[in-house]
Amino acid sequence: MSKITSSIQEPGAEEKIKEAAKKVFLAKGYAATRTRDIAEEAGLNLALLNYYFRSKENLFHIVMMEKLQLFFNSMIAVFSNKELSLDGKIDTFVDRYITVLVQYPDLPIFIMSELHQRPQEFLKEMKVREVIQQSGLLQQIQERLKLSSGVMSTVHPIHFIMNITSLCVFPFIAKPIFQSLSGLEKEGFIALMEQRKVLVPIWIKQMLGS
Amino acid sequence: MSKITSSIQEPGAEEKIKEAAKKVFLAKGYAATRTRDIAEEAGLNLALLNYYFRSKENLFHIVMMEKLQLFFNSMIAVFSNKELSLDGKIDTFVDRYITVLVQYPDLPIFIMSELHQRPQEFLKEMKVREVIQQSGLLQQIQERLKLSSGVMSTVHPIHFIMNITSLCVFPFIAKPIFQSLSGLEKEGFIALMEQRKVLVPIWIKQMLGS
DNA sequence: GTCTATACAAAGATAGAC
DNA sequence: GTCTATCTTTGTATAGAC
Repeated sequence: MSKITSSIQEPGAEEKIKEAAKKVFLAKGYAATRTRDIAEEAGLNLALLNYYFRSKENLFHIVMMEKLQLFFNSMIAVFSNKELSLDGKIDTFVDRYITVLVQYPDLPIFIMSELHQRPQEFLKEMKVREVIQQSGLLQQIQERLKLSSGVMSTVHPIHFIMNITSLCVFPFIAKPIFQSLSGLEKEGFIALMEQRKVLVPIWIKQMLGS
Repeated sequence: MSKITSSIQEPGAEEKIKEAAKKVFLAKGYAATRTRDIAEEAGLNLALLNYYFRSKENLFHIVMMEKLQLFFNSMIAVFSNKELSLDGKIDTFVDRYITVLVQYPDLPIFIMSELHQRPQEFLKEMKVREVIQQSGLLQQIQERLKLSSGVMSTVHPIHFIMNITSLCVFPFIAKPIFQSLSGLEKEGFIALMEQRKVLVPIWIKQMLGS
């Protein structure tokens, strides 16, 4: 607390680097980003990157994980909400998920490449498994499936987690293909995704056999 | 034709490099692969890589596109087969697609990162749009949708292309998450994917409102 | 803590001899 | 076409001034 020299608190070097890193990494991707670019963007010297963060990879990791944690927490809150019925969870999850993806369409690519390069660290840090287990979601799905007649009653509930996430995320991952395929511009694509906010829950409930 | 020195034709340097590149890239991924590794694997000098291919990136591009072209051609053949009904296309496509993915689980990651880094070149080379347009698939979907009562009758057919591909591919893209989440080993995951060969067509047909 | 300057190693790209 | 030697870029590290 010995640095207050004006009423407007300017961020310190560490924070400046993180902000610059976020900007440059998201704009150019990991490989095309040079540590010298980040230093320049932050208006600071290259040596500072090494002083605060040990390496480019570590800086990337820290910065991205912060963004991802926010994202995952919000999704997990839906699944863990004991007030919500299964249908309520499906509706809320799909709506929130697609809303975030429309806003940050490149997020899935980043998540997937992180996940692919460092699966074990990623999973440990995100606590994916523990949180889903405790949420009761899998039990809710299983109960619903038991009510349904036919083949679905014996199917592993994980299939439905796959289905919800697949139908929400994959269109963004393969966006260039689908855009080219449909001949739609950016706005048209977003309109399709908005439609999916209502379509995906309908389809998922059908799949569950209700 | 001046180089035939034995009855068994040994591949030339260019082909040796391509083979070595395929092997090393697929084993270690793009970033972790050093051009020196490829040269060594090919039993040739580093300078040759640059003589035949201009850069590491270009070599990667050429080698992967060859693999992908084979893959896409096989998928497109299903959609363009005039003998097949819509249901037949769905069944065949899903079965073939998942079979290939079980065999090459890292393929989607490669495709997606290529697509993300060079969308326009990728699409031009793959001719995705032209082939789908000519296949008559979109028309078949639209006809089916017209028969269905309710909301779906007015929905864009592209949603169903998204749905089929999403339900097949995304589980492989996010495999580490789903494996951790379910506590399944490699064999268990493959078993789930085998189940999806029959489940996904059922779900897709439900979605189409039949 | 922050900065300048500099050094070093790894890896991709290239020049030039044969 | 193929090789050896070399150059260049870039991530990383450190010494030393303020």
